[in-house]
Amino acid sequence: MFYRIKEFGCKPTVRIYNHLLDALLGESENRYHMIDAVYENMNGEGLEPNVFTYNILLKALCKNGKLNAACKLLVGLCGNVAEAVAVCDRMEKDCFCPLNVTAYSTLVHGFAKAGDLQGASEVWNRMVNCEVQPHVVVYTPMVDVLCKNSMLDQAYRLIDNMVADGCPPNVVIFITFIKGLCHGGRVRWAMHVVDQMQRYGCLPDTRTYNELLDGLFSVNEFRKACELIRELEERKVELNLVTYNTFMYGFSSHGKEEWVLQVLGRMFVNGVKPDAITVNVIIYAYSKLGKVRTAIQFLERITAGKELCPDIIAHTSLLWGICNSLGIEEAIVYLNKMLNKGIFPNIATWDGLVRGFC
DNA sequence: TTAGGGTTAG
Repeated sequence: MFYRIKEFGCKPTVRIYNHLLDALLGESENRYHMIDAVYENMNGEGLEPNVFTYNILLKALCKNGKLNAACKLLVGLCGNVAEAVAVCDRMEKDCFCPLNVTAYSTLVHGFAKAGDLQGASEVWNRMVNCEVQPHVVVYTPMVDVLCKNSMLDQAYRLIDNMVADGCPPNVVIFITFIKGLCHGGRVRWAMHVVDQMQRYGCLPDTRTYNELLDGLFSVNEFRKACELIRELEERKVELNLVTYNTFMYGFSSHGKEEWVLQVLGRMFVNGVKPDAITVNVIIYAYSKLGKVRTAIQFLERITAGKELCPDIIAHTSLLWGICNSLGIEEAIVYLNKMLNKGIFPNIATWDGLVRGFC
């Protein structure tokens, strides 16, 4: 590509190199060896990496779980033992850009995702000591990691202090907190927060209610979940694909499979198209109801439409249903059909089949 | 839109 740019008499810029780095690092396959070539090319052009280059690398390190390398980059203590660290070395030599709030938020997010409160706190403290002003994007992963470590009161206090710190909370940070509360079994508190967040000027949206709905089902509060849906419909709050999937999964996982099909009907009436998760929940519900023939027909219809491609989860549920309703011989026949179509079983599929034998 | 945060399934 760079040769083509030069053919037109143009010189690649740092911005173009950054785009290339971001693209290489965004791929699932490890492309660190190519990054070296990109760097050499940059140097050959007399271009210096900038703060964007630095943060693109940090993002990739965090995304790949190379938090130690990312931290070494942060404190300027790169070694040379791993490929990531080698890249850090290069960065340390070439780029003396001070870290900005984006870099810190990337790191805090990396630690939060791993549930590492100590790592996230160290980065946070470093940021504060370096007099970098945090904003809501850095606060959000801190709330997340506090919740993951069952420090719900501290998470709430952090949000509450944001206003005094001149950084008002937004809907995203409340969604993060509500999710943390629900995962911690504190669904009543989560409901209270949904009411309370409006005092901070944040209006609960569909994503907020989806989290709450998921939480209500997780503590078997079916009635409250139904009341919530009814209330949202009355208030004309948009119910999206995730809302319906959450609702259907909530019913199917608590033995109320007939209700799943009613919700599916409402979903179609409201013009919301199903996705792979919807298909899985429906197949699971039909299988649990013993309506295996209907499940097979449903799956065939979906496959014929070519809009959706049922995955191994849907097929595993169906196999499990066939085992229970039609017997293991029929399940083996279906398994062979799957294999012929190039759909290969995983450990959960075999687990279901083995149980069918017992 | 050159870099940073949030949702559902066996």
